[in-house]
Amino acid sequence: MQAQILATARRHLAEHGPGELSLRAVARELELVPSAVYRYFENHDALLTALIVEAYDTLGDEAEAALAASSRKAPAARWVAVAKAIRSWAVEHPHEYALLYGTPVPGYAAPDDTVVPGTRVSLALVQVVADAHADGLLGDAAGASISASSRREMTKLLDRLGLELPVEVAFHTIVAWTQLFGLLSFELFSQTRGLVEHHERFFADTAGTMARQIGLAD
Amino acid sequence: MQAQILATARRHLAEHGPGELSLRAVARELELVPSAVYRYFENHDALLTALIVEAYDTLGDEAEAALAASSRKAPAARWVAVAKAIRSWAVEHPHEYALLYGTPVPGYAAPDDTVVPGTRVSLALVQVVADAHADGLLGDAAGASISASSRREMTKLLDRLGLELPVEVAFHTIVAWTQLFGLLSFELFSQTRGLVEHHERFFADTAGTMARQIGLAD
DNA sequence: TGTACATCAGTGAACGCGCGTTCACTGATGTAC
DNA sequence: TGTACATCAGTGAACGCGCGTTCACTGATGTAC
Repeated sequence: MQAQILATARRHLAEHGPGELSLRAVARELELVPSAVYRYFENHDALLTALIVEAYDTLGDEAEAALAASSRKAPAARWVAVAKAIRSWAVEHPHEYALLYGTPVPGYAAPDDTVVPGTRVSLALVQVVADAHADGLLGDAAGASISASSRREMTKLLDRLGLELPVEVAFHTIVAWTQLFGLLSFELFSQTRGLVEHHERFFADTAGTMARQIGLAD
Repeated sequence: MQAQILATARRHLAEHGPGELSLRAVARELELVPSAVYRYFENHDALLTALIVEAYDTLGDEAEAALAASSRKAPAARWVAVAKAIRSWAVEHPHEYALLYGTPVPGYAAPDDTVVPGTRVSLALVQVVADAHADGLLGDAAGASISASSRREMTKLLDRLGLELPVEVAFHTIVAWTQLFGLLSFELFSQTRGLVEHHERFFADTAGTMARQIGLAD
């Protein structure tokens, strides 16, 4: 039943949007009385949190699957493959994407439970770089003027992840990561209307370009 | 009075968030009866549109001011200057930023009136590149593998803007543009928590790096 | 095998709330003769 | 200079709506003796 509520909520989210998700509407669709939902979810926020975690997880699954499936490809191609998997999921689940990466739902503060699932997708991208490094397939990253402050942050981050990558690589990886989601958000939120038509192609092109700048071999 | 409503709505937006903007709440704050607002705005959407246009315009003003103020600087520094102006505005007006670049407000379709003001900020960035080109301060853009499809789109876009820039430059400019707003959204929507602390520095570093990739001279 | 009891999924009614929008209206201000 | 009239900003009441959450409850199912 909890699963059924979640599924309905997910469908509801897909049709309307986050912040529009109504506990009552979900109950209605299941032919339940609104209060019945409270047996399964403490309140509205808990339902939202469950949806967020679920969305992060399915996105994480897709990214990790692409990572695994491309293990024999060249690093640059892997990066693009994972990026494409992320985009596919986003395009198929635009409202869930918005829930994760769009404007935070007003009045809702994401609890800590969402942090770990949220990092999976990023870690899949990082893994491409780490694998390339381990396989000796990581060339020089493109030039960058990185301030001492950012250098320190990159170093700390690499330490935390237990990776031994050049700071420049870490920097370009984050740049590529923000570019990837930036373009995706622009596409999904219609900021590129009139600019880009063939988003899939364009997205792949930019992902490939960013891979090159990280230093990933073709 | 119309200006007063707008100002109150803007403040309301700043305190709460888009999609939370209530016509009644605005009226209440002005000690007006809700229906009085209808003398000045046809309905809720019209108020929202006015706010969006206003936000685009103030952001556009900031970007253009930075563009003008940096006219004697090197192209790369100008790019960073305009980028910083965009970020400053966004950090100072996070909810207005969200209104423009976040999840579209459900049920609201931005009318055509918002398109032109919306392009001003992007055109300011493009102008940096165009000026550099005119002044012979545009070097080679970084390498990129651009599909025929994207090439065509870039060519069409350059035509439309009346610019004669290499396709690679146009491509990298869009990449830089998406990276810039991607990082900004990540910062404002707290996706970089734990990753980046000194956002201003990091932002400037990435903007500088992207400028270099476009081919803007230091 | 049969009865008493506990568990627990779901009910039904109500709470108080805020929302956008409509409509006929009041009453002050300004204009025309 | 004074009166009649038009304009128009803002009122007040009401419409129908959906929302999250609470609480005491019913009634079927399963368990223990």
